[in-house]
Amino acid sequence: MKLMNLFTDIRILLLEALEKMVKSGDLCPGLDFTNVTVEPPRDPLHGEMATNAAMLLAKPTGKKPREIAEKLSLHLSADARISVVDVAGPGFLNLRLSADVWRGLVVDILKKGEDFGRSSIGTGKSVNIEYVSANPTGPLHVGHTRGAVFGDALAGLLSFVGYKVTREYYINDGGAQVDVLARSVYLRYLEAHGQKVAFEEGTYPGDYLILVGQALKDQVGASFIGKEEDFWLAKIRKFATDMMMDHIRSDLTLLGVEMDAFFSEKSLFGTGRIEQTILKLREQGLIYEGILDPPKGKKPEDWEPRKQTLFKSTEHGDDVDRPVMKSDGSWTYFTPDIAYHDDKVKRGFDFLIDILGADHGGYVKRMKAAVSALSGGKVQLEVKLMQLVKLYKNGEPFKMSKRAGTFVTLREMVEQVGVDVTRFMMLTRKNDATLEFDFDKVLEQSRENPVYYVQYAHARGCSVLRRASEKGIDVSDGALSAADLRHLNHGSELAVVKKLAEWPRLVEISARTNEPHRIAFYLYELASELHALWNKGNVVTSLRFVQEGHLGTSQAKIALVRSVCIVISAGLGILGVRPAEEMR
RNA sequence: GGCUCCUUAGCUCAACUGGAUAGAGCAGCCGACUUCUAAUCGGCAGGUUGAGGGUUCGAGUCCUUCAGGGGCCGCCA
Repeated sequence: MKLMNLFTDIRILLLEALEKMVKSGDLCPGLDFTNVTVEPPRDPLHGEMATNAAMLLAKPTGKKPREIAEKLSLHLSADARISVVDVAGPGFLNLRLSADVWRGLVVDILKKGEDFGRSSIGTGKSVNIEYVSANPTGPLHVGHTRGAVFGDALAGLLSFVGYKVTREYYINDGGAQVDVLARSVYLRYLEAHGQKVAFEEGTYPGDYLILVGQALKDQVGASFIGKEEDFWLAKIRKFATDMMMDHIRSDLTLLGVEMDAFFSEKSLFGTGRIEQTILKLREQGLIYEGILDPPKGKKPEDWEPRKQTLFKSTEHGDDVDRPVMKSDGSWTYFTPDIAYHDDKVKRGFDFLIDILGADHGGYVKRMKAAVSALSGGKVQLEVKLMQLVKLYKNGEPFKMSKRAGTFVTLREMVEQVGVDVTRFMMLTRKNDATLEFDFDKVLEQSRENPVYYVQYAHARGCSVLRRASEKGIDVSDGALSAADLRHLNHGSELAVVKKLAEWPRLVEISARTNEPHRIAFYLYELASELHALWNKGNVVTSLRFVQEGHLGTSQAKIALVRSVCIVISAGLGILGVRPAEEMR
């Protein structure tokens, strides 16, 4: 028996039972079973698994739900894995499994190790996840950090379920903002030569450019002083973006993020690739010269009808058509990005994911339209928008401003609170909700801090293994999986097993919805189960994991603890957080 | 004005894409360390899921109207 995801196993059993009922005439043929679910009931008193089958099939068959449920229960209870079936409420079928099935799960975990819970929903498919993609004009700050952690965790998650994942960073080095960067660096360069400079509107005043100005001075000496912009702009642009990207790369390394690819916007220019992409769209009749309507409700004073080159994105689900070329003949920001996504499509990915800041919300439909047009509807683009991170220090909101140079960088954050805390905390909210990050609370090593809570559960588990080993008990996974697990018979112990059983299911749900935060929440719950059992052992000595003089019992209980450690470790691994062996 | 996301306990948030009596943590109150690490646990209290309407056997979840908030809105990226 393939014991991997108990819930899908039982669902298969259920579907077989339903087919039998169709054969015997209890159900009419041609029914749609896709929405039949097998899931853990919210209230454990109801049972261990519940199915909605009877209620779902009542209408199409014209039968009463309870009638279907009764018949169905006869088929189900014939299976050795099912110990109790009862019909409840409006027609729920509540199942209890034999304790041996649950115990078998522990053996399964010990045998598979951290591969337990892997799924094949992504096998044979490739996905490109584009994240961070911060402009190379400054260091990464907390907002980027959230996107970086989210993207990386999602990459870990999708790769855990079988996808071939490419982690990619799009460098916006082709637009006007890198010119601004270059001019700002020029000012810092003059400053490094002892000149007094003023940072006007349209330049970056941040301190982080002082070093760049210095470095430039070291490289070119005084040769740029007094020269026209034409002379130095392109050179400084390259110099500065290279240096910024080096900085960004090392910030990402600090956070434990390793990209598979960096794609430069600038590399698209002068190669004809943008033109080719536009031509491709033009051949589909999606490029035309036209005049857009003014946006309604927006002050129309400075609005004048203007003829421009437009992409007919409305053909692919957008609200209005979008300009691809400026009046000076250069491309809009959107256009190289279309070409970039065309490149991704050409590279053959089955599925594209972009992780963007919430301020790019208005950009989603047009990009989806572009990908739809470029791939003939074959490649799906999923855009995940990251909401803001609200920082708190000493209980007070901490305002960040890039202009004023008062922003908390990724580096500062990681150096202050550590990689594990940073990464885990960034995943304690779903992506489209704002996240509060309190520097003080996060540094408290208490229950306020879910990272330590989960790591502590793992450390406690390791502690048990160490202790048992000291007492001469073989705690290798091989030995533990051979233990007689019938010693696990207390409800509190089985509660832990049942939580472990949810893992494969949860992984699939998280992957399907692209929501890695679910992993973090699950790990918290699993840790909670272990902590609860642990504390019960303080009172009920028979629940302690190491039972003096009872090798078999000890091994069975330790097998359970070890299973929890394996799943926590696997889960934290997906999120890029280290499990702790010990915490003191 | 349009598009989009959000609104759940005093606070911060979950809720397994439509399931049964909406759950955690913090804050508050009561309790558990001669015990495998108390960075832990148990208990009490806390709710008209922003408001109304609709679909459904069944709605925090889907549709719709409204209120409040964030973001975006023709050559900024």
